[in-house]
Amino acid sequence: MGHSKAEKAETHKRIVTIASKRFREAGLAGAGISELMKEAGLTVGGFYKHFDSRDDLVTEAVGAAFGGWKRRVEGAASGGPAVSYAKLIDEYLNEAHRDNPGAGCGFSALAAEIGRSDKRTRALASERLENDLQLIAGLFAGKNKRADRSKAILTISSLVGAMSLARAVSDRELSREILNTVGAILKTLGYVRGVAE
Amino acid sequence: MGHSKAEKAETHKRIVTIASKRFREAGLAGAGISELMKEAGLTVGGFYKHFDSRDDLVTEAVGAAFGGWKRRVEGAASGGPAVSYAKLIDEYLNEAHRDNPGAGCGFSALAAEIGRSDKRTRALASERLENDLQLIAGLFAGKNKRADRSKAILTISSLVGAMSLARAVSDRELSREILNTVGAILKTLGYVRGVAE
DNA sequence: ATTATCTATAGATCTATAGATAATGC
DNA sequence: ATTATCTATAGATCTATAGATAATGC
Repeated sequence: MGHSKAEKAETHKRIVTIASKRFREAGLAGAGISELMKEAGLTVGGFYKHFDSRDDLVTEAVGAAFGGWKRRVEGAASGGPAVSYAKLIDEYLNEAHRDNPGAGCGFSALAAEIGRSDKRTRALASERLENDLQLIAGLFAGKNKRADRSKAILTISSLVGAMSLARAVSDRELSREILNTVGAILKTLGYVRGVAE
Repeated sequence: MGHSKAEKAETHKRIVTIASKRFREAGLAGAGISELMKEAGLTVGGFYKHFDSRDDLVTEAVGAAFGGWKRRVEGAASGGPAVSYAKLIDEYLNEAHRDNPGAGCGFSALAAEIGRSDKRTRALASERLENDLQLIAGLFAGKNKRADRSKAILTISSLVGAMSLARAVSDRELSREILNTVGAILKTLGYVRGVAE
């Protein structure tokens, strides 16, 4: 059977990772406990040794859903300015990301549902968003810190909105147009005077 | 009991209106048939004389969820340019809208879930979004039609993203900051040269 | 001895249907 | 005669718990 302390921690993490992926794909209500446990190679009965309730898993899984993009934003922040910003936009606004929400940004897949979740989950979203904002603001490295923060807020808002809409529409051409147009405009933000200044 | 043809049509519309509100508040999976029928003053058994399946109601309700903002965008479009654009932004990005998703924009409340819905529902979203884009592009009334359309795409994307994020975070100050900042930047879009041109 | 996992199941809820009832409309 | 609505319920599914089993770890 195998259930040492180390193995339990690994199992716990595996359940969270799978839930995080499935929730982004199917929504926070779209995957049941038995489905998730099955995908983790387990059965439903073991679930409650890992989590007090399903909501506890949701909170942890939402946190994990922010993980991938957290790493990418931090990666962009540790490179040079402007170029890293443009690269970040390109890495976000593309069809591969659109068609693979399970590995994508937690905000574009789950923002509305997080808004309906409990305080803990929304606090996680607050913390993650604030962190991303500061990292992205740093990418502009302009003289006007307030303008940089404003641009970061517009950036994340339009990235999340564009991705949500690109996924919502059935028209493939319109979907591509949204991704490309928002990407192109955002990239000018670092250079155009007068915006948010 | 009362069930003339006219009354049936009214009942049908009442169910859709209620579902449209409840779905925006609780998500497409967040309200069951019996709850919705009860709120309409009916019982669960009558549901299937109005809809072939729950999915049929979802499609109609999503269509109705676009109705309120459709009217508002059309209203702005029939007024003058620029001023109407700024007014539209203000009517969208405020705390009253944030705190009342049931009466608000269908995209900010449901975009991610529409992305997981059937083709019919996503076709509705396509049609509605394309229509909104054309109306908003018309508000700019610039010489460059392509730039106007680009600005319209950025506008809707950032409106939807900002509202979704403002609802997701628990930090009230951050939530307000998102609404105000995106609103302020968008309003400059009509005047700043170089953006999307 | 403790506990991570299993099988089995209780209890709640949800969609959809069956059959009865009471109104409309030819 | 038709049908919009009602009550009742079948069948599926979902969260959570109970009790058995087999491994870890003192």
